[in-house]
Amino acid sequence: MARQYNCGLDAAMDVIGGKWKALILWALHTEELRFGELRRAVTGISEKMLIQQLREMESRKIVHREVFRQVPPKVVYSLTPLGRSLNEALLPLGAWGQDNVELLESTAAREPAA
Amino acid sequence: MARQYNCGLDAAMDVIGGKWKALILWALHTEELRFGELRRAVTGISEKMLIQQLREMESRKIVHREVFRQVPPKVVYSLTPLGRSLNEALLPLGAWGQDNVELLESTAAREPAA
DNA sequence: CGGTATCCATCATGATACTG
DNA sequence: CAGTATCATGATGGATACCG
Repeated sequence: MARQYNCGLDAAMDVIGGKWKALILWALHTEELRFGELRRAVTGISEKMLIQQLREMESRKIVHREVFRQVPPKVVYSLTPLGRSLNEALLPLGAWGQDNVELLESTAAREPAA
Repeated sequence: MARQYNCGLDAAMDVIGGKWKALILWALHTEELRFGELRRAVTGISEKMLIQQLREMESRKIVHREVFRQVPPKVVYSLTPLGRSLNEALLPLGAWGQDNVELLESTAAREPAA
């Protein structure tokens, strides 16, 4: 089941790869959120993708899922300690992106929504 | 042509997203490499993907491409200052991956090559 | 050596509808 | 509210062959 990584960066990229995981991590980094709140926080994501990404992050021990058995149902997602450490490791990258956001937007390949 | 990013991390992930860019960046972070050297350095990549990724990184001003007009042809790739700053911003992430490589390998979803 | 071109398989993502 | 199920599609990655 396991796979081998070429280096730590390879492993880390596997964990936060894809369009959504970094955004979900960021949304959860200050506060825990319910499913619906998370959906609104991560603009543009579908329910299916949100669930899918959350399940993957849960299996990686990045995200903790807690169910409150009540009516209406309530499920709260939060970062695990590992998730928080990942978020901290991503801070310099986020800062780099912000520092260069203009250049990056001007050299981006595709335009998703006009 | 441009696109808007939700946050700096979003922008950064767009730059190093995909399976290969982080590995290429890492391969170039110590020394400039010729096309063939790079191909051997990034294990498993095809010529097509390598070229494709390099072109994208070139257009993002992450990688510099220098052609030596001679026989046999020689093309050398190196990091730009922006590329080096990106690499530094990725160091904590790489360290995080290394710190947790065992957990990450054991919770990885797929196994690419047995 | 350092590419290009073409075709193809797969996977990630998305739209929509339905459920406990 | 918090999901699941199904189907469709487009991007991503890979194999192979050819070119200057």
